[in-house]
Amino acid sequence: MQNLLKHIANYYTISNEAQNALYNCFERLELNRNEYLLQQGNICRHLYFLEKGALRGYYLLDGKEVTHWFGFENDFVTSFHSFITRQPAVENIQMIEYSILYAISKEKLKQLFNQYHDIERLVRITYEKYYIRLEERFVNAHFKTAKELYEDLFQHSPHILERVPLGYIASYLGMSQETLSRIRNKH
Amino acid sequence: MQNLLKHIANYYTISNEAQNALYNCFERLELNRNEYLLQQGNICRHLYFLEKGALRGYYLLDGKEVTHWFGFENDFVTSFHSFITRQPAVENIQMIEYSILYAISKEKLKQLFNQYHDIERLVRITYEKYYIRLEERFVNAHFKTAKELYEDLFQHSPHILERVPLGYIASYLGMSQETLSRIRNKH
DNA sequence: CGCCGAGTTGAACTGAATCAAGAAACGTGG
DNA sequence: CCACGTTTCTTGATTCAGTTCAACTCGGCG
Repeated sequence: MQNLLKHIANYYTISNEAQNALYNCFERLELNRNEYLLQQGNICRHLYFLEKGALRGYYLLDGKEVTHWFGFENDFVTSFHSFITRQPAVENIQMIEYSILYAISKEKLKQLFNQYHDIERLVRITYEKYYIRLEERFVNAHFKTAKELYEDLFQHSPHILERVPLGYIASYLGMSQETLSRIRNKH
Repeated sequence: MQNLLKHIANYYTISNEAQNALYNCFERLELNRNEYLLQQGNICRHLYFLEKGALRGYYLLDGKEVTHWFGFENDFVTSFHSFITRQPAVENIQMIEYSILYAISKEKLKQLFNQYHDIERLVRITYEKYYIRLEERFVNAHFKTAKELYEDLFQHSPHILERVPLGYIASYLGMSQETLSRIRNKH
């Protein structure tokens, strides 16, 4: 939990009271490899902070699992669409490794927004960071070749390649597992 | 300008003082077809509200223009990455039609955030909407065929097809103009 | 009129998907 | 510590959606 406070202190300073309030509203939970944080059809009512471990978001397309994002240490994760709209999620969130998470419900978060302008600002700034990330990924996915995407990942996030099965990475990059395997074993 | 206030009232109600403050901080501007709101290399220091007209964001890739988003009536537009990070923009924002816009500088917006928790919340909620939009586009672009992408656009945003040159739409959908032309004229 | 930009059509090419087998690696129970 | 089944990864052959290049049509406008 100290990690959460330390992490956010990296980009925005909130008051001590706000920190305490945050501290008291998050609940710790642990999940093992392959367990689910969320299964499709359910409404995602929490925002999570991933302190340790790794997980993925995936959905089913023509019976196949399509992994479209990963979460690692110090990531905030949720099924964003479901969390915001309160609609049933179309995706599943599953642990890739044993993980330690901290959860806050949407209701509690709302209360915090009302009590602490600070915290709403923090979230606003966090959204900006995540939006930029997604935008970058979008542009890359659109206009780079399979090989370039792999090499970018290799450069910027080599840890992903070590911790995550190849098939998950392939669909994250938008290519088949066979293609990724070929690219990896010498161009 | 009434449009801006009316538009935001659709999804969040802010106080009268906050409305007035907004009203006083936005500046009207008009631009003709093909004029630029932003050219690459410059820092985008404003957030814009598009009251009337149409525009596009594009960047140059191997000497070719790649249109990656459009703005229409009631859209907030900016070069998001540049606006947030204060780095020079890699993209250009150009009018597709004569347009009426309202602009607010980043500094003024910050002041408003400090004065009115309301307005920061409004922006937080707006971010949520835009994030969901982008996420949807991302998933679609990744996993739909050219034909499906065209048909989705035809269903959900037929106005785009009427107001925007085919070449812009093609690169927005991530395909060549020839492919889009073929799809449109019945496979 | 003739030019110009926008859109269309055709033919050849290509990056990546799919289908199909195998080879490694992994984990669990005996 | 080995044997066995399962999961993960690799490799090969074939197919296909979409790109590229190039030529052509059409409508508007000076």
